[in-house]
Amino acid sequence: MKQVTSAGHDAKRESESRLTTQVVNHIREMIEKGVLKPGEKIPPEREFAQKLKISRASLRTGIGYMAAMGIMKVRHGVGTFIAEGPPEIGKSSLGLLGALHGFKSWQMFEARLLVEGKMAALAAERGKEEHFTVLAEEVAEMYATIDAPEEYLIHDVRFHRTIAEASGNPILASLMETISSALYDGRRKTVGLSKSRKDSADLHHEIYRAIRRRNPAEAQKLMERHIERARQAQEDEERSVLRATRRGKNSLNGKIAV
Amino acid sequence: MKQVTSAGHDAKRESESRLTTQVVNHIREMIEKGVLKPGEKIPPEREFAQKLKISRASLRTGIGYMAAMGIMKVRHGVGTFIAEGPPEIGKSSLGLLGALHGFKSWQMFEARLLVEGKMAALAAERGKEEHFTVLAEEVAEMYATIDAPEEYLIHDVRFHRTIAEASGNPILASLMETISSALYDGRRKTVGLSKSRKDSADLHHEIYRAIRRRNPAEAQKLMERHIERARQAQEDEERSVLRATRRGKNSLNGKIAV
DNA sequence: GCCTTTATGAGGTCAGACCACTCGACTCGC
DNA sequence: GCGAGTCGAGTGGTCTGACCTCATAAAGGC
Repeated sequence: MKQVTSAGHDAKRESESRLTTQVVNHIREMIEKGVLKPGEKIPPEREFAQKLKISRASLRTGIGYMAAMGIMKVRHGVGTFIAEGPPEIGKSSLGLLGALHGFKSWQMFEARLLVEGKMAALAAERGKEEHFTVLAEEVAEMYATIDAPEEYLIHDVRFHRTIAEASGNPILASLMETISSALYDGRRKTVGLSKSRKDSADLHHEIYRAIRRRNPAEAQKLMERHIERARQAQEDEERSVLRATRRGKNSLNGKIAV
Repeated sequence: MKQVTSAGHDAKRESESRLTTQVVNHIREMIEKGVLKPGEKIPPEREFAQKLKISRASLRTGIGYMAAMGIMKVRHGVGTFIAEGPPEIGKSSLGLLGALHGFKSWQMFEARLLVEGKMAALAAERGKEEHFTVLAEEVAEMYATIDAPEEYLIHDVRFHRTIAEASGNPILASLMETISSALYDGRRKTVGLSKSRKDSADLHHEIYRAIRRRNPAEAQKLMERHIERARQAQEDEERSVLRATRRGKNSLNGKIAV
């Protein structure tokens, strides 16, 4: 009988202490039962803790856990909410994980190339009219804001997100979110030259047309080319930043490290 | 002027309260500076909190945060450690996210097909002798344990992990970990028939040979076929479980959900 | 009417006590 | 001598209840 050890098979015995798990499961159930929907607010901590018969501290542990996973958003002085918008998987974690395991920039681009390329192809296959409409609009906006880096960036992101949505696979979409947010970790807007934005807009335009014509192979190829260029742009920038830093200028206060 | 809203661009104003961030950054720095390496133990909470000049509660919030992201492992009565082994990105989160956004099983398989297919190709290109050796051993073990589902599973997983390592892209590897762990969320060993294991072992063998011959296209094709079969197997199983449940048997105490 | 002040309610932090788990050292009986 | 049971130190887990900060809406002053 080899002493069953109960506790089941083998792996994962870790898991967070029971109470944390309890909180997570409770909220998970509320979500699955439709009691809580994305964007909604959960009860105030003091109240909720009392209802669950646990201390506020434990409740907070559980909430913190889910916040870390991107399931919930906590806003000081306002309340705690179920996340809405495009799902993000590890997001903030990829950066840390990267520091731990030494992820290289080219590896991130390789992953992004794979995922976004495939999504472009899927979007060409499954995209609906409404998606095409949005894509067209964003392309137009990109051309219109070629001299306004910040705004251009917004439409750029929106373009990619729309493709993600059109691909019909939210999992790939969230993988993309994770990778790209880790890639240019907030800052580092890569403002760049207006000429490069012109090229970029042209390429987005072509991608749009390939998707519009429902040509998956072409869409994928163009998307891959686009990302490949983004990679080179970033590499160039890193090199020049490195040079600047070496020269002792370092106007960025060492914020370069991700 | 449409009301600038100050607060900078748009996204992320959330972010965890300053102290949590402080803890995370502090540990991140320790990792980046090499003070902490995977598998190592961090100081006891009481002591560490004092060193950081914050309360133990706040420290715990930060640790919980990193534990949720899979960066750290906490073991009650033992200590807190930096995670080691294959990096896992969202892992536990994918399940929750799925419940929130209604991820479908086929979507997970689509993602896995993409990632693992590519990794097989990369492994064929970049794999080293040592990886091939391990792969061969695992295939042999699989044939040897065809009648021992649990053990078979171990070697199956190890085979895929080795390919992931051979692909030379740890990011893709962690994406794979995330997806597949969400896919058959722990239990649901899909014990299945021994015949299906024989087929599976054969397919793994072929994949191995394609990689060994450094034939990326072939490796990718075979891997995709393998995953496609796994998908069908799981669908079949789900159908039968569903039937069983409907019949009122439900010997699993409702553990099917998730 | 508009700006400032105040009140309220939410999350954030703190301190200190006590509980639960792990593991190694110690003791005891054989 | 050696295994089994016991005990204790170390470490994470939880609780309590007070106080701080932030965001927002209501009340007041100009």
